Amino acid sequence: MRVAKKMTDSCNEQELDELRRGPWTLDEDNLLIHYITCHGEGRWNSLAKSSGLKRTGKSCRLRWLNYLKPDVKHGNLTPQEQLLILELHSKWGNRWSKIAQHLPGRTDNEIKNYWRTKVQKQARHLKIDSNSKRFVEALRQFWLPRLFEKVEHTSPSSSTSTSTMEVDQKNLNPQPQGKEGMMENMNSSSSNSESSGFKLPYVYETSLHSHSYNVDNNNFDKISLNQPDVQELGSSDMSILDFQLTDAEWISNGLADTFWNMDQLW
DNA sequence: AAGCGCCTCAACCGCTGGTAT
DNA sequence: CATACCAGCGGTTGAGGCGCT
Repeated sequence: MRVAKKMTDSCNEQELDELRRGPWTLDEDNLLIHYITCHGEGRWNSLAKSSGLKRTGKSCRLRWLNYLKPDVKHGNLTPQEQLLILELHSKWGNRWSKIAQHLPGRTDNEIKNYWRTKVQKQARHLKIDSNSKRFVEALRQFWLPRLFEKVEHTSPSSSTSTSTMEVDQKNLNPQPQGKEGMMENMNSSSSNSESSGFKLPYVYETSLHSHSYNVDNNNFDKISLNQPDVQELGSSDMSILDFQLTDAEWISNGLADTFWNMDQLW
């Protein structure tokens, strides 16, 4: 185990030499869990000292929040979660903690890793910048349709029945107004996800319910035609939904068949 | 079996903003 | 107001796992 030599925390040299780094042991985990169970989380620096762990407060906090905390989910992201990440990233960029707030049990670190290892990997395959309009268009054309398809197949509440969708859509009314309204809806969707199945972000949900969605024909453009819903977002931020089809030709030009292997993504 | 390269993800680092003194 | 301290954030790293040769 390496020993920390450089720290920004306020520790003297002797403390620095005693601090542990690297992977946590089972004993350390148990100690941290036991301490937090007794005393609660927070005040990480004093926690680190009082608990007897030879770790920095930062390290304790990270270990707890990203791994040990009981409500942290482990395992692969579901298609629903991936869909939400793509949408939220298109709105907020690399605001990982903000995105994580809308995925219960998922950490900013996990989402960040997902983006870097899965999404940016696809961007590299396509030889385009993952922050570019082109890549967002590629997502819209090829990735999201397949995610929608996965969501339809995996969601327990999903149904191809039009009547079911109409009922669900009625339940969404009155529609939230503006960006804040949308985010409230997304918050409630996220909080409901564990008990009653995942709900799509407001804009996707209404879009899907408004049009018969045809994955095979890459008919995802119908969603962007649902302008009133999109405008209700009231956001000046760039969104996946903002793009029109005019940029799609380059993707159709053989690239998708070659590179867009969705099976690698989950 | 060994060596190599790639990928994943837990953990670290530097920085920033908020708060207390 | 200035300073110190702390929590949290986003970027980066590197150990370990895995597949391929």
